[in-house]
Amino acid sequence: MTTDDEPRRIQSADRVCDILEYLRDGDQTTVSEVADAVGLSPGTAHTYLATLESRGFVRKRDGKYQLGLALLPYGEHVRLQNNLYQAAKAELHRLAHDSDATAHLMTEYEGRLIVLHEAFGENAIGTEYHPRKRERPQTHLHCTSAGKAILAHLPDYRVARVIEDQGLASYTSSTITDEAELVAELETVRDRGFALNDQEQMHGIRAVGAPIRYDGDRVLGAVSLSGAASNWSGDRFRRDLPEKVMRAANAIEVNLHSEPDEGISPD
Amino acid sequence: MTTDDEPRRIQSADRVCDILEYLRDGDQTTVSEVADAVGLSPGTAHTYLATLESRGFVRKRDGKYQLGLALLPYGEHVRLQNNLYQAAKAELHRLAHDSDATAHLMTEYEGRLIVLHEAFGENAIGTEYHPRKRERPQTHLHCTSAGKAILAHLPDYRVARVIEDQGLASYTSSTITDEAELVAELETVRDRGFALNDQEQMHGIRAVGAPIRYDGDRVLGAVSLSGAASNWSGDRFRRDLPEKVMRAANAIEVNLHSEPDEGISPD
DNA sequence: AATACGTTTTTGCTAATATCAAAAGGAGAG
DNA sequence: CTCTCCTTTTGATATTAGCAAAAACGTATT
Repeated sequence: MTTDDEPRRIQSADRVCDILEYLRDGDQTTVSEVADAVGLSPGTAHTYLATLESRGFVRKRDGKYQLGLALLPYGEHVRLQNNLYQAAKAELHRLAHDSDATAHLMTEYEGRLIVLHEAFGENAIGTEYHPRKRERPQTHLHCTSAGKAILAHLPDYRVARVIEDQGLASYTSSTITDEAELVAELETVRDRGFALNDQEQMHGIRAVGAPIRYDGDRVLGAVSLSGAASNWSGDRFRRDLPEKVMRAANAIEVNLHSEPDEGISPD
Repeated sequence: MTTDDEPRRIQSADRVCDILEYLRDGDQTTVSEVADAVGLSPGTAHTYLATLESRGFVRKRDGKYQLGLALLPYGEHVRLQNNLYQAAKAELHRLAHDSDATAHLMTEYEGRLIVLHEAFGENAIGTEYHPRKRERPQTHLHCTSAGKAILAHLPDYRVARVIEDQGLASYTSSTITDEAELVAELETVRDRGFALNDQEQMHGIRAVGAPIRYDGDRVLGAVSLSGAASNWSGDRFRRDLPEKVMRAANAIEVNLHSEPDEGISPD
């Protein structure tokens, strides 16, 4: 035992996190898969899973383990206590209806996108892109309009770190996978005030995103509007919708300032 | 140490759950509050919180601890993998629009209601009842239309257990707090196929709920529609909306059967 | 059917670690 | 500036998480 500098941790708490994380990313796993994913003996992994199951954090459905329903209220609680969500909720709804598309409120966390809220325009449902395929809820920033809008307003060193940590994975043939190209794109986004995503994350889907800033300084997140590429002709995609999205983002910024509540958001 | 019959547990995993649960129910707590809520020394509690914070499960905002953003994706994952959600999503949206009210998809878990999804009609926003007051996301069954719809189709012994475990807390002056009265009400609900909630959970809010059943047997959850009491006149509240809600519930039941996926939902 | 294999689950034992007390460090009040 | 209260760190120890191996299941395989 050399010098023990790092603050102390509860190893088992980390293990719990590891297990939940693993279940979140994969899904429908077995005891032994979990065991060697987190580096435990099957016996011990079993004890963890049994404990978590009895707490509802994990669910066992015919031999396989998956995340349990009890987690839902936690996510909901986080959402409700989030200022950005509170400030944006109504505006997002309005935006979705006004443009008859799908609107998302997103924020960045550890280099990934987290969806804070989702609103659908009247005829937008079905168009939306959770095609039953259960994608992981966290996406890369570089391939979405909201992500690019956020990146464009993050300080350079943070952008660099995101790229280093997360890489520039290719989702479709249009995804920007080159760092220089991305940096140039971010410049454009910053200048014109909104970001476009032309089937860069998913074929057939276009999106428009605008940043939500605080004090004209920190980016707290972004709003985006997405829909089927076929419905979004040139002008609508490049002019009308961006305008609507930016107006919504602006309205949210105003709301943020008028929130008497506590201080502002994360990180 | 006597005979150790119960299956083994990871005590620290339980502690993690205890802490998260405590943070979910209260909110904005301090180290020492957490410490004696879960029965640990402040020092140890601190180590737990520090670990969980570094994992994003918990967040420290000027000395106070609260649940962290990292939890959101877990809830989202659970929602996306839920069959009932998948089967109901589009229908809920349609219902909300069609009636221009707020629609909820709920399921029962451990005697409480869990919100699986929420959809707003075009003008329904603002009417909705998350009045920034951060209520805990889990509510009693007996005081909501969805809850009553579910209870009405649960076997008697389960209803009895829910009442015993959760009690019949009084939310407003109209809340049913008498067991016999509730049982009678459930009978009515079962007969006519839907449940009403006339300001029983919150003053000024009315709601209509219908159960979602599988095989005409198990209840998987319920759909409900809610809105301002002042907008919902007698006929609309007691006839038109119930009809819409029941139609939606039915459509969802049909979807559930046509899901090729895996088996069906939880306990 | 009977056997063999790959799991999961249980169990005994031990090393690792979660835990407490108490000290040290901060922050806010008087 | 000092006192007090809370958080954070630290040292020492009892508890428990962890492994290995055995037992119990389930499922192929012959």
